[in-house]
Amino acid sequence: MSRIKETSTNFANRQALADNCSEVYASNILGGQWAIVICSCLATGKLRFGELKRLLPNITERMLSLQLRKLEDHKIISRSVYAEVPPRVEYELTDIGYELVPIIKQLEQWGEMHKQYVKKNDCDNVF
Amino acid sequence: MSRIKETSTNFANRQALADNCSEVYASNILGGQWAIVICSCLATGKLRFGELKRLLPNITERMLSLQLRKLEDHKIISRSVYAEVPPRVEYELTDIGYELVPIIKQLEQWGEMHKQYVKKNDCDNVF
DNA sequence: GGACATACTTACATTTTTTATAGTATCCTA
DNA sequence: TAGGATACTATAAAAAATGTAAGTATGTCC
Repeated sequence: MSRIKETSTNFANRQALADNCSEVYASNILGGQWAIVICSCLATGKLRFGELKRLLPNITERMLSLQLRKLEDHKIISRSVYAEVPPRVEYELTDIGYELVPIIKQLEQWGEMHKQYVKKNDCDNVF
Repeated sequence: MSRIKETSTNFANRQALADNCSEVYASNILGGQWAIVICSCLATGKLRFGELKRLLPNITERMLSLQLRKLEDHKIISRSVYAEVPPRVEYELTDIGYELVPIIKQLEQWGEMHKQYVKKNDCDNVF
């Protein structure tokens, strides 16, 4: 995470691809270990930071924080802070974020199919 | 690429997530800079190594090779070698690979929408 | 014999992502 | 005064992904 180096070839390649392939643009946004699961969790409604953390047991607070910020920057989720003590912060999918839900569902179905497929065809690699 | 370290926390996290979230499982397979574009290119039919390379101008041979191998390992594409000189190798989506095409199309549409959305809402980050 | 074409592979370097560990601020309760 | 709850942030290190540059094999053409 942190910040991508704008002089790297990697940056240039992504930029170029994302510009003329919207599917790559999308996958740049949804890529990364946790973005998709977070959206999945939020598909059923708003959640607090701590609730998300509990749903994603292995995530570090740093990662959760980074991913949430990234998704927020991309306007996929919104963040509402309530001035209470202890603080309460709620995350929720935006309109465009909700548009993602059916796609994620399809990806999930494809994943299931694929698991069956490779099981039948004797493949052992997972990643 | 190369090989993921099976003792790392990262490995454990992916494994755990992929096991009970098929959408994450899918995104592990399709993640990476080039996997989705390659599938996009192959959506219209089989292509040779060199043809793919020309379609993806900035890709290095190493990356193309790695990604193709990965997709092949996951049974998303098939590889046919013809015993000619110079050699001819053709890549083609498998059945389950073709199932991906509509999903990629939707991702593309979502990407377009998202681009409009952030343009309207004055967001400047791209990644 | 030497250059050309194709489809790679290998060793190494750099960049990007993810994890580990510890700390911050605030108010409430015991 | 200490400890808990919440939502983070800072810094460093490990791991993974990507890029650079060069090399391999084989037969055909000149």
